[in-house]
Amino acid sequence: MSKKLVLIDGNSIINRAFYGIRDLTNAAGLHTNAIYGFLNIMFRIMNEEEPDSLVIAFDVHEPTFRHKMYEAYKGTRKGMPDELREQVPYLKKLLAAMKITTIEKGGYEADDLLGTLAKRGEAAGYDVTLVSGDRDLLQIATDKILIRIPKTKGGKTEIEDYHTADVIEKYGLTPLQIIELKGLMGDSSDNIPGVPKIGEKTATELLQQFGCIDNLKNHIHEITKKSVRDTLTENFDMAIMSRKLATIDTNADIDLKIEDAALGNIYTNEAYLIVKELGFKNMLSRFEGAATAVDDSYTDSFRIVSDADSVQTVLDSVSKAEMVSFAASPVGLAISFSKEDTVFIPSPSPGAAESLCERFTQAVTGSETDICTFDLKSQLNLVPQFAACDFARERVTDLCIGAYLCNPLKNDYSIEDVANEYGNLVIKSRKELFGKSELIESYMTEPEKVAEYMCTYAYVCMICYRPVTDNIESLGMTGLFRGIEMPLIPCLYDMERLGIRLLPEELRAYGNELEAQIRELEKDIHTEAGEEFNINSPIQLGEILFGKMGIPGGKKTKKGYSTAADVLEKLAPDYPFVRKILDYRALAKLKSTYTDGLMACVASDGRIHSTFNQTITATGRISSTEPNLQNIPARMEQGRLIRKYFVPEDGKCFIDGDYSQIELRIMAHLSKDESLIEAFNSGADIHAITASKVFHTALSDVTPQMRRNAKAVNFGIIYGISSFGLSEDLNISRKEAKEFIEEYFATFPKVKEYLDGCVDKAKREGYVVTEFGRRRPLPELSSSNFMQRSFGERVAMNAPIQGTAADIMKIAMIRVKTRLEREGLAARVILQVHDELLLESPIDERERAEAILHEEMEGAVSFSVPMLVETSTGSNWYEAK
DNA sequence: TCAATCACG
DNA sequence: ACGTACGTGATTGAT
Repeated sequence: MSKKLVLIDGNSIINRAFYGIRDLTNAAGLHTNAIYGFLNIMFRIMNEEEPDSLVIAFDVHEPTFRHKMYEAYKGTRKGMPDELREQVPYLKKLLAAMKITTIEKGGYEADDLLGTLAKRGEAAGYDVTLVSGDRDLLQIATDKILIRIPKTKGGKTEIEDYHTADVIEKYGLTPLQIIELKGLMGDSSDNIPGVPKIGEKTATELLQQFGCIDNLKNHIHEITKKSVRDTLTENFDMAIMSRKLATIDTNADIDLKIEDAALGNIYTNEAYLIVKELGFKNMLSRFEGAATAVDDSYTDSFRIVSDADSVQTVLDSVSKAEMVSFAASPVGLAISFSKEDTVFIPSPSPGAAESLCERFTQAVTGSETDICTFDLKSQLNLVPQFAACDFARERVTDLCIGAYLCNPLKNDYSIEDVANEYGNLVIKSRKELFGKSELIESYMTEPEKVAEYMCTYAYVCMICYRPVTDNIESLGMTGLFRGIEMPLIPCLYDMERLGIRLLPEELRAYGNELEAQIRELEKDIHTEAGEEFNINSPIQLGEILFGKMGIPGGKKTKKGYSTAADVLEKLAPDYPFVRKILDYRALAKLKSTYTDGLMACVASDGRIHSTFNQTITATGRISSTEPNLQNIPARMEQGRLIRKYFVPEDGKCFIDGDYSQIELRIMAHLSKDESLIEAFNSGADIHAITASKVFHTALSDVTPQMRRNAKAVNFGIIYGISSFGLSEDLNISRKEAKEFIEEYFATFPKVKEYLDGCVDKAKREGYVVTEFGRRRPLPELSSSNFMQRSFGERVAMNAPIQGTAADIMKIAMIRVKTRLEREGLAARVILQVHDELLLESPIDERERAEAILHEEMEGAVSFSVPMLVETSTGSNWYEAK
């Protein structure tokens, strides 16, 4: 069987992909849709063709013979949109990482390179497949050269295939006559002029009759139609030139040998990392496991030390070192002293690393040694003395959190990514070392791999310590990093460790009540619908509501009608059935997520230990997972009851502290708007004051409706106001919404100045910062896409406000923890919900703890408006709010 | 694995 | 003319 050569027209396919696929961006804000589409097509072709050799050709930005011939050539195609242009280097980088041959050469277009290689391949006995979006390539088709033209429509790609016979069938012309066709017709997309007034149909007929343009000239008198004859006679030179422009040069001067383009293993580790960075999750599986061995010479400096004397020597040198990095786990401790010296000390027995880590801690705390590690929180159980906020602040660097601060937009901050980005290192992934098994299991079977794994962590910390800290410094975030993020780690660690007590039996009883109500509603709904269907399926529900029952006004989603609450809420007054759906949904949500979901999370100590993540949000907030304790129902009474089952330990109570209107207060401070500052200093209800000022009404005459409107405007301002958003929220016309906004800005003129200033600054500098220097990059702002750019503008307005609130709350958490400990109270912060802290405190310390919570939260910053905090206490979370 | 939905600030 | 509020996470059904 002959070998297969596949050739891909890189520029043409990436263009097709760009325009055929909806916009995508990765975590770093890079547009990725064209790369994604290209890879999809490439993988499909590779699956179908199983090529022995593969070459991808690109155009170079340099004039070709066509430009020299004809000045206007491709004049219109020079402008690739920025969103596409920026993707090309990443695609090339990825192809290089996959060791796929690419070719580009000054003076030639991709077409010429492809044509030349195709002919050479054919001559060498290959079956050739040429993939392009450009029909010009059809001229190359033969029985051995297959031209494949992918067409992407709405995410689906169909490929048209052409051998010689297929070209004849579809166009009525031979492949070579396709060039003649272009000569007569021109090609508007390539800016090639043709003969005026000759369309595809006429041109095809002429060529079928006369074969080629030259022969046409000899037989021009045989053309019956006068208009055609005249235009041809007049523009004959044009046809000849256009034909020349459209002719692919199959004798390009290329060195590449087809054998050298033989396809190897494309699923390399490097490629894996790039695909991961691009954010193509569904493509990652192709690369996993198949990844080839990386250059692991970095492991040469790793050594294992286990005899008592040598361990002591290592620990002694820790206290003498200026800086060390470490990685601690139940199986042992890795310490790196320099990039040439990284040691692993196994635990005396697996799972018993405490004593070893204790000795390490002693060596560190009794010295001046600086420490770098990766994800300190996950190791604090082994080095508990590092959990003093001051120690974390002054001596420790958490590389993971450092990388997050440098760019908070990434999806994750794995050691592999950080090593790659800051150390220019490709390291073996955990999966590559020991698949999915647990560290401690692998230690039994493959201790040397676990040692390498642990050493790698310490080593990467050593390598990346300076690059990351230097970057933080140059971005002006050292104060934020040392003063806020590092000391916050022990706060989060404590919250996770302490957890919160839940009464599972009582919650179960509530769940059963909900269950009964759900069953009843379900029965009613099915009866009224006249059939049984899955109410939880938006597709089925939409079909019932807007199809079968003929309820009007279904706005479309991708799959059909939207059944979202805001849509149904508008219908509910007219259709009791819709109300039942909404009730059903509310109950089902409570049952699945909060009743059943939370019960499943209760640990053996009767408490829920959520994970608080410090490296997730773009704004600097923390997030909570497994379970999420930051979205426990509060707004509706039915859901709020869930909070009754969150209780303190016996003899203790809850104390809740809540920042009042923190974001609006921050905006008042940042904007320096006198009216808004004065409004807050007057101490009255801010939404009511806003209403009174905006609607020119005495405060006592503000109606609930006016207050509601003002409240919505206040929210809108913080989110980066738009009249559309406000009109949706308030169910009013855009015009009215616009008037509200204008009136608001007239009342608080400096707020408008401030928000505009945020956008301006962001456009100039590409990022925004909080009051404490936290940066958020805004790649969207340079987008040519209106929607993306608008989004960037709203983010530019919101991020400094939301981010500053996050900073303040973090400061408060550190202050509250420090003060409680210093004053010897047993009360502890157990939850944070963005603007709220929940303390669990012995009942007999309640007043002192409450005072401390109040003072430390309010005193976290001194802004030009007070950061008012409201505290309350209770014997469960419901009461303490 | 993704889209739709809905819980929170 | 475009088609939206800012920031999260869990569950569900459909693919």
